[in-house]
Amino acid sequence: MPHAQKPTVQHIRDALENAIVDGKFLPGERLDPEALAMRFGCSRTPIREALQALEGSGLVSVRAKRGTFVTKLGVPELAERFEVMAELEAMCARLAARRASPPEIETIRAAQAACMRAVTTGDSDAYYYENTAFHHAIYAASRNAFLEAEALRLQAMLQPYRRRQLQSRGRMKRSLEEHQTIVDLIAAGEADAAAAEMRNHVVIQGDRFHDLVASIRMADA
Amino acid sequence: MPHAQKPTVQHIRDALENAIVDGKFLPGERLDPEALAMRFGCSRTPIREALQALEGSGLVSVRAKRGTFVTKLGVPELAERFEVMAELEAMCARLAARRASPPEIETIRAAQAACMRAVTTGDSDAYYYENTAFHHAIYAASRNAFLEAEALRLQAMLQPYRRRQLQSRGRMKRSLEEHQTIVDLIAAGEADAAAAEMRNHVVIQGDRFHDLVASIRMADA
DNA sequence: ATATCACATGTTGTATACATCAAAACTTGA
DNA sequence: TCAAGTTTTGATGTATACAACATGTGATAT
Repeated sequence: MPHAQKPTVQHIRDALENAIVDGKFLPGERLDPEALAMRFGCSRTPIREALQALEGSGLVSVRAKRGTFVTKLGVPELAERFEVMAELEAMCARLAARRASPPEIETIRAAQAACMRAVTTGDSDAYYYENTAFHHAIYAASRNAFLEAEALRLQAMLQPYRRRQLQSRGRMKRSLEEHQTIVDLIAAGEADAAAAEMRNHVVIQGDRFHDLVASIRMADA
Repeated sequence: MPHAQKPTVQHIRDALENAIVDGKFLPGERLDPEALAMRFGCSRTPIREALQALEGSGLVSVRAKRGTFVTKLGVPELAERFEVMAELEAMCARLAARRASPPEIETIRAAQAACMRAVTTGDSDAYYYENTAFHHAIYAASRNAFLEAEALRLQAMLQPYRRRQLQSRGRMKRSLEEHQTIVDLIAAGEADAAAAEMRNHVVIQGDRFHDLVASIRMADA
């Protein structure tokens, strides 16, 4: 990931986004433009532009004359974003139920099968990866490219906080069952039910909310 | 609007956004960085950064080595965005019905009253302005700042296409009635009904869709 | 001892010069 | 006359130098 042959702004942006989403930079951490310029073998200018693009998608916050930092969301900000995310994903599921082509449904089922394998082997990293693939497949099946892009953007924004959340075996198994219900409803064309199920799957409430708050308090220390 | 005392990037961004949304630059039109630098009394650098920020919010498209242009959306892209917009606004209405404080409801009612005055005087420009104020008031009443920001962003993106759409007296009156229904449902706390009504108010379908397509075809000429 | 002010420092924001590349214009050959 | 290759042109993308400003540090006065 350090530096490719021609590190264009787009490449830098993607590399930094992946690094942040994958947790290689932690929320609140400062991103030093000069160090990054060194790493990517270019000047500060493309780095600066990449960072500003990331600010636009909400992943970093540029504080004037003070530095750019990985966005660190507090509990209220996170709650707001999860609320919107639940609605966007519900919309994806609703549209997918109405519009998904057989190959798209097959892709979703394949992702679900991969999740299942990860659960049986107990590989939580693999589950994490396949889980996002599952959701992305549903975004795509909505056949609304703009909606898909918005969902991807918001998902990237929330990913750093979801990462360590709920590595408990119980949650993985529960999540898998919810996935199955969602797939079946989409395949059956039950748009409203699929949307409702997805909303419940994504929204953070009850114990999961308190788990999230606890993990944030821990990260702050 | 030309140039203020200290044209910081944020100011330039806002000025350009307003100019685009207000139709002073038409979709597809090229934005010349040097000319803008002259107008704002600065170098190309801040202009460039402002344009990139606008690209992030979808208002302009930067085509590498070819220039930056006001985003010109085709019919399919517009349909996708209106579909998402309808859902976001429906969500705003739902949350507003559940959470709006009395002063917030009063603000919405005031905006609606202003719309009504515009209809009686037949001032379609004023109606246009007050109509956006009405919608913005509902975004704010959702008490979800992130949702509000997303709705504002998408609304700015669609504004250039809504502008000349439906200046017919019939549509204005119909729109006003729908507004009234929405306000009443929000005030009554009827969350689901308010959401459904708002979705229908925003979504483009039937004759309105064909009107939109026609206006785009006309603008292309 | 403490609070305030001035200054030093390091960072980002802006200007400008240069490199790079896409499209158009021109030349040359058939 | 037309087509293909080449050159030219004009724009954007990048590098670097400089300016502006927020923060931290130290001195001084109370």
